[in-house]
Amino acid sequence: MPHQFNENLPIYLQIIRRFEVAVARGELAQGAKLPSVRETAIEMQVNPNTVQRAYQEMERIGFVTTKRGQGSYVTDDPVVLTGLRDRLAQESIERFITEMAALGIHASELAAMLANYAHRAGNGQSE
Amino acid sequence: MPHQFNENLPIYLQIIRRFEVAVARGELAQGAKLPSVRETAIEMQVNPNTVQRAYQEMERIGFVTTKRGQGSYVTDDPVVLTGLRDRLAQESIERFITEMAALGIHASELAAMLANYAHRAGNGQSE
Amino acid sequence: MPHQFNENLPIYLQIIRRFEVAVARGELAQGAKLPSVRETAIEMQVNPNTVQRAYQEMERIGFVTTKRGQGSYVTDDPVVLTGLRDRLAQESIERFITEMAALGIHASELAAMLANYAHRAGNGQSE
Amino acid sequence: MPHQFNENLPIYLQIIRRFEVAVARGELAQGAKLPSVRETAIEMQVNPNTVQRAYQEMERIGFVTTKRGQGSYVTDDPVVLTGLRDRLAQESIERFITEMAALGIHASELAAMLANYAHRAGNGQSE
DNA sequence: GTGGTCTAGACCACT
DNA sequence: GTGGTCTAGACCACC
Repeated sequence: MPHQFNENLPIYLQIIRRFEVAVARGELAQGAKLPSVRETAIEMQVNPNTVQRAYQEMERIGFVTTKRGQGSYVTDDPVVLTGLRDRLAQESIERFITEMAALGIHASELAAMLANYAHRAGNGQSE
Repeated sequence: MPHQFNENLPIYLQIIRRFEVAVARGELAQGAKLPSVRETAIEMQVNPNTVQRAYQEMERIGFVTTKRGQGSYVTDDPVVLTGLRDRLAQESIERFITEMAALGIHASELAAMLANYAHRAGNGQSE
Repeated sequence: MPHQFNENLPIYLQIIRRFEVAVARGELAQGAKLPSVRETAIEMQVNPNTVQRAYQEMERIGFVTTKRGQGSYVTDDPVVLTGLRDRLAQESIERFITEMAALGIHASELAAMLANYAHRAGNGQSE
Repeated sequence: MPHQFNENLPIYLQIIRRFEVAVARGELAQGAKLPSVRETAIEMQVNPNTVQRAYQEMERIGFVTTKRGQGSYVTDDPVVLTGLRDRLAQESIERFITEMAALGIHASELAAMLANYAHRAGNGQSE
C-alpha cells in the first residue's frame, strides 16, 4: 500500500518528514544507513525520482549525508541531530498552541493545563 | 475539490469533526442553523446519506438538535458547548503529548517549554 | 391513510378494538352515536362489509346497539360499559404481567415496583 | 414471511428491540455470539445495511460488542445486562400505566389491582 | 468469512 | 423545502 499519501503535501516533502520523524525518534540512529532510493521507492510505491529528490533535500537540510556508490546515512553530527529534534518539537508546539488558540485557550493557560494533565496521567486517575 | 478527504478517517467522522471544530471555535454559535443535509452534501461533494449519518451522530453526541421539516441547529445548552470545547482541547493535549513523547520529551518538561515559548512569543523574539 | 392496519389481526377485530378503547376511555360516551358504517369505511379506507361485520360483532358483544334506519349507538347500560372497561383493564394487566415475567420479574414484586414508580412520578423526581 | 414488520417503528429499531428482549430474557446469554449481519438480514428478509445499522446502534447502546472480522457478541458486563433488563422493565411499566390511565385507572390503584390479580392467579381462580 | 463505509436513488412524514 | 428510512450493490479491512 502507498503508505498514505493523502495530506495534500508534495510527496517528496512527505517522504522527508517521514525520515525526519524516524531520525528524531531515534528509530534511525546516528550514522545509520538509509534504505536505498530504489528500495524506498518500491516500499512507498513512488517513482524513484521523487525519492531521489527527497534524499537530496535531506542532504541539503543536513541530517543526511550521501557517500557515492555506498548509500545515504544519517549524519554523525550530534548537534545537527538535536537541532532536528528541536525543530520538530518546536513545530509540534506551534501547531498545538495554534489549535488551542482556535478554541479560545491562551498560551498562558497551557502550562497549567499540561501540569494538570501530567499529574492525572502520572497517577493513573481517570476523572 | 471534495473539500479534502484524505486523513484516514471515515468521511462521516470527518464531517462531524469539521462541525465540532466550527462549533467549538464559535464559528457556528449557540442556536445557529446548520446548512441542510443536502447543502452540505453538495458543498462537500459527498452522498447525502453520508452527511445524514454525520448529522444524526452529532445529534446523538448532543451538540446538535434537529427539528423535523425545519433543519438542524447547534444546541442552546451552554454546558454541552463548553463540554465539547473541553473535549476537543483534551484531545489536542493528548495528541501533543504523544508527539512530544515520541521525540523523547517527557510530559513533565512540557510546561516549562511552553512557558518559555510563550515568553519568547510575547517579546516578539525568534529563537 | 389506512389508519394503520399492521398488527396482524383481522381488520374487523382491529376496528372493534378501536371502538372498544374509544368507549372505555369515554371518548365515545354512553349513548353516543357511532359514525355510520359508510363513514367509518371511508375514514379507515376499508370495505364497508368489513366495517359492517365489526359493528354486528360489537352489537353481539353488547356495548353497541343498532337502531334500524337511525344508526349505531354506544349502549346506555352502565353495567356493560364498566364491564367493558374492566375487561380491557384485565387484558392490559395480563399483557403487562406476561411481559414482566419474560424479564424474570414475578407478579409478587410488581406491586412494590409500581408503588415505587408512582411515588417517583408523583414527586417529579428523576433518579 | 418478513418476520412481521408492522408496528410503526423503523425496521432497524424493531431489530434492536428484538435483540434487547432476547438478551433481557436470557435467550441470548452473556457473551453469546449474535448471528452475523448477513444471516440476520436473510432471516428477517431485510437489507443487510438495515441490520448493520441496528447492530452498530446496539454496540453504541452498550449491550453488544463487535470484533472486526469475527462477529458481534452480547457484552460480558453483567452491570450492562441488568441495566438493560431494568430499562425494558421500566418501559413496560410506563406503557402499562399509560394504558391504565387512559381507562381512568390511577397509578395509585394499580398496586392493589395487581396484588388482587396475583392472588387470584395463585389460587387458580378465574375472576 | 466477518463487520464498516459509501453511493445511488427511492419513498415517507412533517411544515 | 426539511430530515428519516430503506434498498441495492459496491468496495474495503480484518481474520
